[in-house]
Amino acid sequence: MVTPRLLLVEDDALYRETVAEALRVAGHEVLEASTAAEALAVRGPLVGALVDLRLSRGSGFEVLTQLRARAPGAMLAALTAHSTDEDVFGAIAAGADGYLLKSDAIDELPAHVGALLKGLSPLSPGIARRLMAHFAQRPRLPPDAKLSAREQELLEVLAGGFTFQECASSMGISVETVKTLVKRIRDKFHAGSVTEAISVGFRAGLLK
Amino acid sequence: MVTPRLLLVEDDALYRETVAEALRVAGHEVLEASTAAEALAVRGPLVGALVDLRLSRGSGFEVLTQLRARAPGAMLAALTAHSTDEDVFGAIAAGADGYLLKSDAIDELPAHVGALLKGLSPLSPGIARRLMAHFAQRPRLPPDAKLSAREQELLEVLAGGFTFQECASSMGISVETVKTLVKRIRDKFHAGSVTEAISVGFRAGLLK
DNA sequence: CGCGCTGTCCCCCGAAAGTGGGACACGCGC
DNA sequence: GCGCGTGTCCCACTTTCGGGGGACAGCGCG
Repeated sequence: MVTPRLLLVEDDALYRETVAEALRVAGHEVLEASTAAEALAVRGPLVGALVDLRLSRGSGFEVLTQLRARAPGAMLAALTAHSTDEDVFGAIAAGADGYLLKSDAIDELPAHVGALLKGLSPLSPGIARRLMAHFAQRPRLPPDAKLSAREQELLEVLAGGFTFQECASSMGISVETVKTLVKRIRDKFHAGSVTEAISVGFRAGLLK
Repeated sequence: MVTPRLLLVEDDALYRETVAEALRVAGHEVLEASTAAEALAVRGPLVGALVDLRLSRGSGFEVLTQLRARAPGAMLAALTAHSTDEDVFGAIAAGADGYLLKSDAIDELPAHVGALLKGLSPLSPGIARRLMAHFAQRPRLPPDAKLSAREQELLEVLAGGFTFQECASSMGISVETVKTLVKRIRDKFHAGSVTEAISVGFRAGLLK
């Protein structure tokens, strides 16, 4: 049978050993790496990985990206002492499924890892709050800003940077119609230009 | 002393009673409401609230919004059977600090509520994943897209929908300079227009 | 059954944006 | 010390956008 292997990438030897021990006690087979190069030299199947983002040798983000590419099914989590926006969002962008802080008690780790391997997304306290804040801060949408289907469609095309003429062609209508629709969108958004309308669209979550 | 009161807003009487009982066993003082009106009629201090989003009478979103406004310090969580994007992001926008699913075991609820009242953001399994996905899907930024300070500044002004002339005035430079900067931004973003550059900016996280 | 919203198309005109050059000075790194 | 990126400014020209109108048909809702 295939043993479910878990990769632990952490440059601090003491902390790494502590974590590895805790995970082994919980029944996981743990591979250890202390540098990005070591982590990427690991062969064979992995079910998951815990990656320190700030390695003294190499980048944890790079490790995440590589692991995500070569093992799409593996569950990856960042395990780090920092929770700056750059770290958190960078890790997510690099493919992390979870984000754990070293400030968490070691004895909570196995539970988090268990959740991770079950396909969930364990987040340390505070990280969830961070993520939510990024959504909560943006609800500055005009209340009367309900676009019709056609308007929404045009807005999306416009966001691609196309001229009115190009939009008209791709939507199979005339430039004049595009102008009318744009005018209505701008009115609804209280925007003075397409550019501003696009901004409002993004901030309102209508574009992504 | 002030008793920490917790508000439970849920229209299903059976489920509400079950949850209320579990929370009372865990030591909380629970107030119950089955409609939005009842919820908003509650007077006195609240330390937190669990709100069903889809009430047969009234809107849970409205309840969240109102509670958030009148009790900024209270910790609010959605407690619902659904996890559509609209529900999740709507609840967050309405001020929810956590998002719990009814599909969770009842006996996990007290722990989640405990976390909520500690100022954390409890999320049911899957919800965290949902939030992260919305960040992970967007890292389609051109690698060579590092804007200089001046370019970044201009991009932000442009996102406000201002004309080149207006940007020039507010930045204290000439229109020609604005044009040059815009040209460079568009080059870096491989964008054919300001509109597209704004889109790239948002998608790359440079604008928000 | 009319009113409002939507989707479509049309015209004119001035202002703004985009194109494609060129120019010079500053600072930072190799 | 030379290059490269940056920040600043300039010109001429074409295309597109924005503002102001108007028009008409379909459709849902009260």
